[in-house]
Amino acid sequence: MAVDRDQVLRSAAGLLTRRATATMDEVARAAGISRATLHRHFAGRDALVRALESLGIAECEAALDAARPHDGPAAEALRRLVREIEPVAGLLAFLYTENQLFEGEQQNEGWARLDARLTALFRRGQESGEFRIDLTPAWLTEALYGLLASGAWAVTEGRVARNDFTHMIVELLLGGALRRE
Amino acid sequence: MAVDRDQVLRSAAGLLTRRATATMDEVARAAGISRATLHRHFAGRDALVRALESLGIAECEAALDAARPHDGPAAEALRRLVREIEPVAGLLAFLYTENQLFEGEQQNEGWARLDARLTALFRRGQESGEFRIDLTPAWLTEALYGLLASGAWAVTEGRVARNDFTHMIVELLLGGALRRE
DNA sequence: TCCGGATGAGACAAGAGTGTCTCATTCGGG
DNA sequence: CCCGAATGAGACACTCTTGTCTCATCCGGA
Repeated sequence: MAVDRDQVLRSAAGLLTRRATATMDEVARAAGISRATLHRHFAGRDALVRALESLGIAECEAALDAARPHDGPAAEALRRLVREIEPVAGLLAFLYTENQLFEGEQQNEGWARLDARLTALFRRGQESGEFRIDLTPAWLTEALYGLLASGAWAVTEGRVARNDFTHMIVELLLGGALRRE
Repeated sequence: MAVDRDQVLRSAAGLLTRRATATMDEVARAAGISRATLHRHFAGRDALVRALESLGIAECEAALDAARPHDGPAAEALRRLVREIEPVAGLLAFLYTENQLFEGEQQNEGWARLDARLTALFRRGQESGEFRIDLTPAWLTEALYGLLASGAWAVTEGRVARNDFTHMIVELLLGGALRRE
């Protein structure tokens, strides 16, 4: 009857995405297991969050792979990326705020890898002349994270339709609010 | 020797902006007072956060007033707004994530007021033909919050220069990443 | 059927924060 | 100088959560 660790992890991701302060007990109940069993899979809350971090990073990297960031116009690659990353946005939002707590402690090097790949995508767009150069790749990366988190929350709170998620984020990030002539 | 409550509040804002999980004891020390005195001013942590919420809302509204959101082009008004709101961005970022915790409980109606005013600004921009209409005012408002929070964190972590804060946010929000022809 | 691993339920201690209280001290105004 | 209000320091109980442990039960495979 061995509990599927990955399934527990995804259940935890779903709950913590909605309520970042959920208890280990609540996480366990959400997964349909007991707190004892949860502890048998994850040494503690910290380990659970770390596992979620690894999961989130892995899924983001998978999304990045699927988006083929080196193919075609950078804008199209970004569009594909956001579409691919949408299912992870909630988890990403959770980790994004949770990361504020990991002050200085050992950061998962996956974030650096992810940052580097995203930054590279934006830089490619700049070098190809698609993107403007007065917004640094680092800021565009940061802004992407922020917009993904905002978008995820806006969707869960009903302020934005789930179907519009990708469009809203990509259009704002690429084109901004100003109307084109 | 009556402690200046407002000064304590601002000190707490500064600390909690950096470390959202700071204890009441740390908040007190940061303000240069004892925990007992802190408790004499704010009934508890919850009351403190509520007070910070009110402070943040008040400062945002003051920034909104100072930005004269009804004057001139909406884009210029938005530019003025971000410039005015910059000093509050850190506090706003703290409250933005803290708000995730106030699930369903009584929300400070100030947020609704603020949302309404921001939404109105974006709507005005749409109606004047400045802003595109496929991005809803609600989403633009949400995105503004998100970018302000991202910007504040990016600055505190040194990924973006403080002087670029306003430019990065406004330019991205208005013009997007795509290079204009 | 029997056995062993996995699970659930619950008890338990420990730690962190919090809220409250007391008491001595200090500061400032009258 | 004196008094009262404000403060600081610390003790204390309480709550919440966590991490650990035990024991009974359950389930599937041999």
